[in-house]
Amino acid sequence: MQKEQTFTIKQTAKQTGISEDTIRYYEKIALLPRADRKDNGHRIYRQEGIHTIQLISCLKKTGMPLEEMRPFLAVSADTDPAEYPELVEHLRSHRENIVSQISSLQQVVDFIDMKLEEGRYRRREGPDEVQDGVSEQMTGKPKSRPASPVEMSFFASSARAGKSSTSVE
Amino acid sequence: MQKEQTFTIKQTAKQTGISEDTIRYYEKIALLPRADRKDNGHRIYRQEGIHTIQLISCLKKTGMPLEEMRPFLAVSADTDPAEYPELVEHLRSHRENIVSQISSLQQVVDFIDMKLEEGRYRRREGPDEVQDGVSEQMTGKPKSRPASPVEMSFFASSARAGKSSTSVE
DNA sequence: CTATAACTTGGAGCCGACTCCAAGTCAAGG
DNA sequence: CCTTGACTTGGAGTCGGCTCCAAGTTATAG
Repeated sequence: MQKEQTFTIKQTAKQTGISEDTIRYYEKIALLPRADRKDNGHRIYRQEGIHTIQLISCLKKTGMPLEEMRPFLAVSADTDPAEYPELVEHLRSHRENIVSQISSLQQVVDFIDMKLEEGRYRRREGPDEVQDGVSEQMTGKPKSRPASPVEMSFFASSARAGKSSTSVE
Repeated sequence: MQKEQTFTIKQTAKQTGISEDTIRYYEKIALLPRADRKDNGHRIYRQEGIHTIQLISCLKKTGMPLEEMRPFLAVSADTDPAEYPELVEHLRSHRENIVSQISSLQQVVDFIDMKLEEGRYRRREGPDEVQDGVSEQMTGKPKSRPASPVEMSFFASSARAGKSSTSVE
């Protein structure tokens, strides 16, 4: 076997869906380690570097700001997280964020399903239970969601977060 | 019964978790309709307005840019979506986005779980059943996870999204 | 009567995350 | 030798989404 394949920045951009400019930018702000260069100064990437970029891309999708990614990247490939207790806390807390984000998203999906369902049978009043109509054609994902009174749960949820209601002073 | 309760912008901000400034900003860019004013010019909000703001807040959590929200807000409370076929398409396609976002997020959760699991045995002083504390109030979804080779699925996924691989020209 | 507080307005400023540009280097082709 | 193209660099510009500010209005309390 050979010396492990390498990629130009252009190929890397293509593979990761992150633009060349952006990759350079990430390197500039040291979110990515300085890539190795060829003799002519051109960057070269190998699989590991690509994985890192993909991790960034994935974390980005979770809405995480670049700055907050640094610790995650440190632990990226093969580090033992236990060596960085702070990091563990970080991971845990971001996990919570994500889980709650997922539920937020699920609410929106429910909301959309409700709306779509509504339109599907032409005019109909009241919150009738929605459910699968649409959801099966989607990703083979868990439909889970007990489809609660969507509209209510949807709108009620964040209200409580702000604490109070009586103390509207 | 009385004339339906109204709220000041401050109260509204508190309830929705969106700052007064931001609420005014949303009105400024016409993401929100111009709120009614009292005689002294102060904004007043009622339940429906608050719902709209909460919808924005929820959509924001899905990473949707404000501009893209406009159609959603149009259909917000009680419009029949069937009257706006374009909109239905929009809804459908955003639903796709969200579903795929959810799976992205789930991957990150898996990644984190994997990392945490790895470190779990080294060090233990924290509540290691932490996750449940939140998940019950969340989706109420069980761990469900198909527990695939996380690392692999994680890193392989987005590569596939870009289509690529063979066409690294 | 004055001060405090809760609002109003328009506009400026800020930050994160790119995105674009100019100027330069190097490698291969006609 | 000159051009083309893929890259390099540093730095400037852009855009979305706030966030802050100053100046002004009105309401209530001391």
